[in-house]
Amino acid sequence: MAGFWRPGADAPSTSAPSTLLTLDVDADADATGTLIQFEKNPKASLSARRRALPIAAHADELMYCVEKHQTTVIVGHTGCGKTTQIPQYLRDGGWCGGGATVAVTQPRRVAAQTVAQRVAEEVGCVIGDTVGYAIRFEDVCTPGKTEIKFCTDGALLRELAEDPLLTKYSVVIVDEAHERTLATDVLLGLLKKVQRARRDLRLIVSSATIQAESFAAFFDASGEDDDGDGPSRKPIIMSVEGRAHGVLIHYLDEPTGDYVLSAVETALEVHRNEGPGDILIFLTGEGEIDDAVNLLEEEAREMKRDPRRSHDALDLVVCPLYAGLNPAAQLEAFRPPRRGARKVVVATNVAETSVTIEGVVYVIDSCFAKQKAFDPERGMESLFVAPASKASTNQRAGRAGRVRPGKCFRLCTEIDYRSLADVTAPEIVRSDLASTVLQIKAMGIDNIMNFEWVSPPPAANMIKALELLYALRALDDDAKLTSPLGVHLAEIPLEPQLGKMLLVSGEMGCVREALTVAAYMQVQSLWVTHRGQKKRLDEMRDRFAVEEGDAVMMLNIHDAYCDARNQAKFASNNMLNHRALLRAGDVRSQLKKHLARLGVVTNSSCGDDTVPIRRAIAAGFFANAATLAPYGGGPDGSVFHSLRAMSARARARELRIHPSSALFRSRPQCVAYCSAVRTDREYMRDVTVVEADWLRELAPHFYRAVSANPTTQ
DNA sequence: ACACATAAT
Repeated sequence: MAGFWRPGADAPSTSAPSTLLTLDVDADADATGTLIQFEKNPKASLSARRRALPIAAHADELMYCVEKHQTTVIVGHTGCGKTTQIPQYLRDGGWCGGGATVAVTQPRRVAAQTVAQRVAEEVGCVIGDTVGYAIRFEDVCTPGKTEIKFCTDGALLRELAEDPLLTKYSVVIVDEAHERTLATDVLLGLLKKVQRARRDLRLIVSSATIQAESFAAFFDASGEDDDGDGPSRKPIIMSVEGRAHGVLIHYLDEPTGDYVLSAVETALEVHRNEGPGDILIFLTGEGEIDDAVNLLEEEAREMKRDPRRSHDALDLVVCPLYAGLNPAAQLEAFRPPRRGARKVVVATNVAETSVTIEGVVYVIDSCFAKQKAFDPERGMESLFVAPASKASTNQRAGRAGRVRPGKCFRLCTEIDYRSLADVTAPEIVRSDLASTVLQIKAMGIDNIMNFEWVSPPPAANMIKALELLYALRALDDDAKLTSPLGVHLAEIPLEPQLGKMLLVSGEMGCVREALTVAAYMQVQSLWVTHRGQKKRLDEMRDRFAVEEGDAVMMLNIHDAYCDARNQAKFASNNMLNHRALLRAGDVRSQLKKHLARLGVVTNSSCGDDTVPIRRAIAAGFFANAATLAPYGGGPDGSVFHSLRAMSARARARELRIHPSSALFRSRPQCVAYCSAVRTDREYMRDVTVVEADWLRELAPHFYRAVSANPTTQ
């Protein structure tokens, strides 16, 4: 490939200057689901190892900051030990006296669990005693006894609904705030509000360098009335360095037209010319990963056959890695390669934050990622491939430096690299806000337009959310939460359309079916993905598929699964993900408890009649309805028109049934769908056959309003 | 032939 940077002896001296990027490295404290931990000095005592962490040298300074300031923004580089140590310093410093608790929030469940376990060991207690954790389905804490509580940001949000002043807590640590997940952003906004009412509540926000100033500015309340007592209301920023190996960054001389191919070529160059160490490639999705893996495996086979190959040359072992991959194949990517082999892991963004692969010395970065966007006009979320941010590519590069100094090859020119955004736009500005708005309203915050966001979402997104909640009858004419419907919808831990489906199923006599549908919609990757077995998967799906659509197919799967004598075997025989099925069962029983608490009789069933459950789905998802285009589905027979958009716009939106749907080859007249994605085209997923009359009957306000005055919807 | 970044209540 012309102009391509070549590593090793061929490296042209005129190539773009390489930058030495200092990144943090330490196996100790990266709490994000590390599977294999290694100790630098396994013989050192626990306390000696704790003292050796970079954060230990800053313990006194930190305690001073927390004492004197309401908010401390801590820039703690990966591996400095902040997540495990700060809560313990606070406890030692007396912040847990008198039944007070220190809360530490994490964006991910595994992180909350594993760090809690680690800290419990360091404190020397059983998990759930002095140190505990709380995530959606597990509350491993002892009220009155637990002094350090790790939880997901979402779990703390739920707690805020019941205890708006967080009276149990003396300090809240928001860890990994720079990731700016939806839950983190909502939590930060609410915490600012809590701090007004509770001057004694201390906040520690952990952030990457680049966002520290904006967090500090957000929490700055020094301009507000100050009685002079208590801590300063001006946040303070403190920084703790990590343990770092250098990562040498290389860029392309010329842009590449095909980053998948470039990634493969670079991996092969590294393999031939560079010293030992595994390779991690970042691409955007399953399709690209499959292509790259196929190309690399082909090359690996050819290298083995090459008669000129030296006897001590390393074999190449290639592993795909993405969240939807079957668990056995995922494990393969984490296992150290066999002796005499070098491992190449071809991954999505999972390997950027959620998991850590030990032994990686070379990172090859496409500098692209799939991103979510929300289109308020269509009320639809979409996914598209977009350039990654500098923050994201730096995080990726850092994955090369965990073991020893590493190298990162960015598949763009340095000039193009400079044009990347500094950080990825926070999720809150790119999302459907219906659930978020409902939750905030349920906390008694009526005037949502005045909510203080770290980054305010676009007004159009907010309006769309309010419209949907109004159409669902969760909000009244004054945009106030309705009772009981709106209040109940906020209590159910589901998106409001699914919540509505559940509540309505009580009246329609199909709660058992609705619970199953709702639970199955919560698990991603119901089917096991095997490379090269797509066709077989389609066949398996067709075994359960029915003409009524995906929801009824889920009911069939659930029934067959429950009847199976050996459920694990049933799952593997049918290419179903057993873990997903188990989780669906778990979610189902939780949802059942929620409904029972709200006074819904939970054992009604519509049996073999699918009309009631399909009507319940229509009652929740009436806004997502589409009809087959005139003349049998348009030119290629597959086109549907969105019902809502058809009246609002002169030209109807084209929608198609997603290839993963049971209805992919069917041509029903009218359908409701639970989600849609835009890739090259717009696809409906989780599709159910409904009747247009049901929509008019179940959501007369919505469809009458649309046809009477198109511009108002 | 067409296809699902990542999390969470």
